[in-house]
Amino acid sequence: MGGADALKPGRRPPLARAQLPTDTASLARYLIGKTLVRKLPEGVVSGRIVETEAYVVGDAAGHAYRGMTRRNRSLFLEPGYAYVYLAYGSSHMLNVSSERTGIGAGVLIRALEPLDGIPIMQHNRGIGRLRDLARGPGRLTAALRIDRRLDGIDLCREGQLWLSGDDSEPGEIGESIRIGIAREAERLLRFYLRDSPFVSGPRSLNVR
DNA sequence: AGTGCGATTGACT
DNA sequence: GTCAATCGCACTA
Repeated sequence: MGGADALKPGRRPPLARAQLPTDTASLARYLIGKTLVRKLPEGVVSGRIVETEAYVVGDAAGHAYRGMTRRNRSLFLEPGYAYVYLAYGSSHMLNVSSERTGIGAGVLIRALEPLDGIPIMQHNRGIGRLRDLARGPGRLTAALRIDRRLDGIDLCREGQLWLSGDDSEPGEIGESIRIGIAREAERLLRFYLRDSPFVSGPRSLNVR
């Protein structure tokens, strides 16, 4: 076993902000295969990003569409900051800010393949089944214990929550319409790892 | 100060 | 497949 070494956060260095695509849809695609890392008192929890959605500039479905508010201000930061909000009173959603400072847009992280700290995730979620631990935007934030307190933090810096990974080929990336939105519904702005069982959404969406 | 509503989930027919 | 819980926040006044 890797023992303690496997839990060393140093093994998951943060992405450099300069390597993040500024364009929202490009960032959503780029983040597939990267790793989301969370440091908790019990240890490090991480997962491979297998599904994202882009909420682009001028997008009527995006939270920034009507301008900056107290809730969405993190979307207007430079690329690589966390925008966390509560949906339906119980599910936290994690987004990565995109576009240059002052432009409100971001990428929703929708599903993870669990990597490190699986027992911690199982405890946080109250379930054991690996496939369901982080399959869905509200489930992954529960598994990694992410809430509004992490809104606005820098995901390109090793701290409580950050992005890691390299430029290795993640596998075939599919695209589809986004899940659970009414406006701009026809746009293909959801990206997912084609053959991953850890992707959410109905099978009918995961064909392209 | 009051109102309406989700970028979802889990329970249930 | 259907359906309601749940609450912070944006919006109206």
